[in-house]
Amino acid sequence: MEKNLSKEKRQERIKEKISTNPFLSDEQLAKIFRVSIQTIRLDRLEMGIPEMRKRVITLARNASSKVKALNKNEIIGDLIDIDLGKSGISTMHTTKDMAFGKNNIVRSHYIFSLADSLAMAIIDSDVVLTGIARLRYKKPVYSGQLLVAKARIATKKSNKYLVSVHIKCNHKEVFTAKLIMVSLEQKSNNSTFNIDNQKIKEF
Amino acid sequence: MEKNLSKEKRQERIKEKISTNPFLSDEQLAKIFRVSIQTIRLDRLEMGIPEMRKRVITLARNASSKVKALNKNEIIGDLIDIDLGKSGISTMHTTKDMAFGKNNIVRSHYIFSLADSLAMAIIDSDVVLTGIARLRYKKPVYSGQLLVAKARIATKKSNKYLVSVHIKCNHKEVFTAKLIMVSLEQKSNNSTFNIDNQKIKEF
DNA sequence: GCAGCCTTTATTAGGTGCTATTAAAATATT
DNA sequence: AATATTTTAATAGCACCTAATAAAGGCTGC
Repeated sequence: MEKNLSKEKRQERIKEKISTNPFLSDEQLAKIFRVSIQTIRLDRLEMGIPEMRKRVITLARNASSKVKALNKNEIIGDLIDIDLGKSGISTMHTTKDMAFGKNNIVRSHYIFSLADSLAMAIIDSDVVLTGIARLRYKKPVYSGQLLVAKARIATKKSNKYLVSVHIKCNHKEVFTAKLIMVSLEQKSNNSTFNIDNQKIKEF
Repeated sequence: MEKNLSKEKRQERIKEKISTNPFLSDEQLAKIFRVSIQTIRLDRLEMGIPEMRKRVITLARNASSKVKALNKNEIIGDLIDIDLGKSGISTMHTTKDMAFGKNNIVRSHYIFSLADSLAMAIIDSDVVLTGIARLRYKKPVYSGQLLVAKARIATKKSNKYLVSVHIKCNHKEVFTAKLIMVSLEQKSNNSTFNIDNQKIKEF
């Protein structure tokens, strides 16, 4: 595949190869670069790259902890302040993997998630679902920026809450939403669950 | 740790142990269950559980492909049919990790994502952003169910599209939305980007 | 030319975590 | 007691490595 590279260049390419495919064994790398296994091992040693099996283990560990974190976090973003039943503030650091590759604009559903789960969090009830939502994306958010979401319960009627959420980025409003959240306490039963086609007032 | 279990119970427990911690080697398992390594290996053989190193490799592979898929897939769900500039259909298999642990109800933002990215997909433009959205969650969706989303461009005014999306589950409508999508073609420039506070008609 | 250097390759011993096979104990069942 | 099941042991071999030692090859400067 690749051959007659200087030591320096080879080590560079090995680094690249391994980062794109961490499952490559020394033997495979040796074939790719047309050098002996020992050379590859010397290179790894010099660069401090661990053996394939250890690389795979760290990969798997990181990955499984990531998945767990995603599942554990019933709330998206970090709850900063909460006044249960009234209002709350949460933040989210936007990252590259939340955005479109080509323009780094954060995908809308991440912003919605932040608003939606904050709205859920401030309601003092075990089971809360989103009923109706009106979202307004005002400005594009670029990955890397910090979002600050503020939510407030505007009105409450029986088991329905109208929550308004404002999300800011650098002190500029980038998103607002009004959400009707429905709390499903012990009283309500699932078979007859049905959200009224009620209109949102004052929107 | 655990001892004097019947073969059947031990195998059950081994399965559990491995699923919670796939990094356990046969030696470690042997110590935990106070049996010989050979017994553990026989158990794995009978249950068809691969060796630790192979488990770790599949873990790492799945994990890295998951991350890549999430990043690569600009669209959430599977596009089934598309009539660019007019309409489209996509589906999504809901899984446990999309739902709340306690009641298996799929979180609202996954449903929104399906609708939003389908709306984005049917618009014949490179850069499309969500402007305003009205969402109506009609029935809770439980993990494991298949969602079918249909979207249609209702009206188009210059670079703004009104898209209606209907999501069904078992032929019952569980979600509807109207989205105003904004296409940012070469003409528009980012520094002056600003979505009008325009109202959605016929909602 | 060749001594001194870096680079590359080879060799050997050892380690981990396994598979696969054969066989012998230990325990349970009839 | 005879038979069957379960458990353990022992052995050979494999993939993929570390660690250490040594030798071969190439380049540089004197």
